Amino acid sequence: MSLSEKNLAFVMHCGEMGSRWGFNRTIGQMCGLLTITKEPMTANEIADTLSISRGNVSMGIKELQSWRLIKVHHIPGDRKEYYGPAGSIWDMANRVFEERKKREIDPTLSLLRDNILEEAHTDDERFAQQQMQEIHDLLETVTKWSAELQRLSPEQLQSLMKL
Amino acid sequence: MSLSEKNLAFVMHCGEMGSRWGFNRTIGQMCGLLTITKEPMTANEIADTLSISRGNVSMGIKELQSWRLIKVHHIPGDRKEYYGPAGSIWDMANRVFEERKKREIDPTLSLLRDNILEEAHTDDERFAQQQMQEIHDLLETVTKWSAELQRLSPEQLQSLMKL
DNA sequence: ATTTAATTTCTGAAATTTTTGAATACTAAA
DNA sequence: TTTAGTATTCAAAAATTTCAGAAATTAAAT
Repeated sequence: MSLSEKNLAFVMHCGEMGSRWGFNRTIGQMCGLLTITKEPMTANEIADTLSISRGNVSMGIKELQSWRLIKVHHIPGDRKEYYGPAGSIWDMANRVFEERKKREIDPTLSLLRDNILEEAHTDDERFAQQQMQEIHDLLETVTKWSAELQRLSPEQLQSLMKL
Repeated sequence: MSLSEKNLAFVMHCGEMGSRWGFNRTIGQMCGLLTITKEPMTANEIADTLSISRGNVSMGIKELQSWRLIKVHHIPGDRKEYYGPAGSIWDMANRVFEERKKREIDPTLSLLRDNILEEAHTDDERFAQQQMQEIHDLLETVTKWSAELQRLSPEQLQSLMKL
């Protein structure tokens, strides 16, 4: 229910980084908190620990679920829901990565594809189209690479690294 | 000075994606615009083309320079500054990647390092520390990998991919 | 030195995002 | 059914971010 100084520091850091990682402060804090807490927590415990409103926690949970970063646990005879991380650190990092790709890359890739299909009429359009083609190719390569790396375990990754 | 419909669509898209890519709408638009425009542009041209204030452009330029995404050109006998992309698409993608790593990963890595060095006193702290260790190791691996990949050219990347 | 052209900084207004807390909905047990 | 415990929604408030335009600054030209 209350965090040690060090753990609090970590959770607050997650909050500060939250927006950079693709969510907001509260959600960053929640994610950090659930990750370093051994036992799953109830929404009220989360709200108390972080001193935020119950409603905010509810929205944060929904968001973290849409990222597939947390999962619900139930305790027999207790109708509260308990939330904990959805998998290993590696799993969670992959989820964040995947979700961000979906938001940050896929829409651009699709716009670029459409644009490249059309015929360029002016000189300006021809130059622009070349650039877009390059961006497109780069994003495709990166996309394929990351999909490939995600398939591997961290250990395999470590060893492959030695090449 | 004025964009074709298709090029405008691309630039506006860059604006919409801007905040997801780490900057804001205006800066996203500016970056997209300069990338698909053959000739370097003056700040006033940028402002006119995007219908934004001159002051805003000035701030955007500063920001894009801090990301090392644009560079200044000069034309003899003309005291205006002309702005264009700082390198190839690959270069620019690397810069964005690097800069984001600096903002999104490095601070966390440093916090984790500090935390891991200290002795854990309670059970909660011990569990938290284990998790932090895992996050730390993962981030380090990812960091090393991306540094490695940046060293390669896109072509080398393509061929290495076939493994 | 003064004028002129250009860039940068700054301030408050506008827009956007986040957060709260009260109202509402849901659900399992009595 | 009803009730009590719990979760969710949503409108309004608070906080934050973005932006235009004015003022300040810098630098070149005369």
